[in-house]
Amino acid sequence: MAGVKFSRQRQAIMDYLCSTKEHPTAETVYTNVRLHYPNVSLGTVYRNLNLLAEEGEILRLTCGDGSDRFDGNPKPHYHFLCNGCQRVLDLAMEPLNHIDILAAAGFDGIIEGHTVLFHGKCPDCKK
Amino acid sequence: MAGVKFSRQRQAIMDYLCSTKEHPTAETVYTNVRLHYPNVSLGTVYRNLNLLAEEGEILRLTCGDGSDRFDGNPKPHYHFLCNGCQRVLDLAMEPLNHIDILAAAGFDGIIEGHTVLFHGKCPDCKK
DNA sequence: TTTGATGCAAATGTTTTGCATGCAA
DNA sequence: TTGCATGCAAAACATTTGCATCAAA
Repeated sequence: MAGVKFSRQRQAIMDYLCSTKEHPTAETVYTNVRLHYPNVSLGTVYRNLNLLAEEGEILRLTCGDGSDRFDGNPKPHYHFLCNGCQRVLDLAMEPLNHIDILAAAGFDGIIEGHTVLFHGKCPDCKK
Repeated sequence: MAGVKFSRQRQAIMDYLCSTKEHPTAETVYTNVRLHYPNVSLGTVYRNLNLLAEEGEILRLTCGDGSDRFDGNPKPHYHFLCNGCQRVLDLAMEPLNHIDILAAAGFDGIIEGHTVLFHGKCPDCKK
C-alpha cells in the first residue's frame, strides 16, 4: 500500500475492532482506544476507520440510525439490527448470490452486489 | 389519523414526490417545493417527510451516502444505487420473502423483515 | 376558538478538515 | 531527512427543535 505507514493508533483501533463482537460506532471505538491511548483524537479515529474500510480490512455498516458502525471482520457476511435494543448481530448464513441474478433480470444496468440488513427482535428482546 | 390536519405544504411535498421517479433528498424536495411555495422552510420539509414516512405514505431510503432519500411510492420494492452517478433506481422484482427464512435458520431471535440495496452500474454509466 | 402546522433560527449530532507538530521509515 | 499520521479545534453537513405566529377544522 503505497504511502501508508504504520501507526500505533491505527493498530489499536484494529485490535479493538477485532476483539469485540459488538459493532461499535466511531464514538465507541474512540472511547475504547482511549483506555490505552488517552491522547488519541476523534479525528484520528475517523481517519483510520475510513482508511481501513477503504483498504477492505474492516466493514462499515450503515444501519440508518444515526452513526455508522464498524466490523473488524472484513469477510462479507450479513447483519441483523434489533429494533428493540438497537444492537447489531452477525448472522450465520450463506451468501445470497442468487438475488443479484433476480435483480439483474429486467434491469438494463449491471448488478455488482448488494447490501442486506435484517431486522426484528434479538434473542434478548424477543422475550 | 388523530391530531393530524391538512396542510398545503405537506400536500405539495407529496405531489412532488409522486411526480418524480428520482429519489430526492430532503434538500431536493425543499428546492422543488419552493418553486410553488417560496416561503416553505427546510424544517417543515423535514417534519413532513418524517410524518409521511411514519404514516407509511412514503418510503425513506438510507443509502449510506450522506443524505436519506425519499420515495413517493410506499409499496415495498427494491432499489439500486449506481456507484457511477449515485442515482437511485427502482428495480422490478418480486419480494424476497425466502431470505428471511434463510436468515432465521440458526438465529435465536425473530426476523421481521429486511432492507436490500443493490449496487453496480446504471444503464447510462455501464457504457 | 382550539390545536396542529409553519417559518425562522438556533441547536444537535456526526463526520470531515486545516494546520502545526510528531513519528515511522 | 522525508512525508505520512496525529492532536486539536474549527468547519461542514444533515437533521432536529424551541417558539411565536398562522391556519385548518
